[in-house]
Amino acid sequence: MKKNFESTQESYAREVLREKGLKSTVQRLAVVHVLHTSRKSLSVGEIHDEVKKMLDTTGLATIYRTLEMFEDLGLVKRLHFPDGGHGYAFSQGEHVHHMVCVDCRGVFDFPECPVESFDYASVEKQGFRVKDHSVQFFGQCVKCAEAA
Amino acid sequence: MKKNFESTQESYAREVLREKGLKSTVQRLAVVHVLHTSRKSLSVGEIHDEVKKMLDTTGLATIYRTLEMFEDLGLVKRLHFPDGGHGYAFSQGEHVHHMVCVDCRGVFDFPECPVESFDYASVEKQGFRVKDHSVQFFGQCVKCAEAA
DNA sequence: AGCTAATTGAAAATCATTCTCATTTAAAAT
DNA sequence: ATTTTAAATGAGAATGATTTTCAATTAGCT
Repeated sequence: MKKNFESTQESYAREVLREKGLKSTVQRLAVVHVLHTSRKSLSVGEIHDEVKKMLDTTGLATIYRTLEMFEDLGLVKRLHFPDGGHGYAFSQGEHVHHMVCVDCRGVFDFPECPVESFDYASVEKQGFRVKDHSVQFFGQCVKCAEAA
Repeated sequence: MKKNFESTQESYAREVLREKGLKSTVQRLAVVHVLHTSRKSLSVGEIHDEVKKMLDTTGLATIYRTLEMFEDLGLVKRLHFPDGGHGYAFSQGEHVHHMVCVDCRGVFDFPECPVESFDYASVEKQGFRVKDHSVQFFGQCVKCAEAA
């Protein structure tokens, strides 16, 4: 993993880790690399397989530990699919919503937060205080639409 | 489970099942009853425990089978929590969004679809065709806000 | 009431995730 | 550059969640 060039995503992850006093291990940077370059949602097993191509002794537990940590740090987003499965995608910054292609599981950033400007007045009148939300879009990317 | 009165939710479920040629078993109606009366999101184990209070020999596999089927039928919604866990809530009709209290896991219907009127033009220009979405709100219900 | 396909319960099998602990490593200090 | 030290890792065991299997039961027809 000694590299002369790092992607901005890897540098960003390194920075986030450093700020929290966490170590930038080769395994962690490999997870960032795999998730970012794949540009689609990957299962834990798929991430493990890809990381092992670069670091063949990487244990599955490390992948789990890394993903959990990355999710807390906002580096990664866990996505849930209509079929009940789930996967992980790289996500720079906390509040980004994603579009997922139901065919290839490709992940695309949604350009804005569609709930941002929503008026919660009628909701809060009922006594519920909204503090956060999770939004995901499903559909087809160009490639899969053409292939179909 | 022979009852003289059925809730509207149970009658509704019975109807949905009949339309699909599926049987309205006591176990299935018990799941509807438990989910509807609890008014909060329950884990598979919690549902199993509650159903067993009415039908003590009910197997866990039946709960799993019922929930999967109910989700396909739109009778039940699987909710995902920020902590990674998930639970099920009764949901009459397909397109309802929910608010979940992060303290008591109480579930409340969101009064409208906040994404309904969203203009997807800029998104579709990028080539992604949005076909569905999943929206969940998190926050605190009145009771938990007062207790805090 | 009897028939039949659908459903169930119980246990085993499988799959996913977390834990343990001895060893390794990143990064700070020298 | 070397040493130090807490954090992180790998391997496998343990746990937990979900699915499968199959013989027995039951809902919904005639």
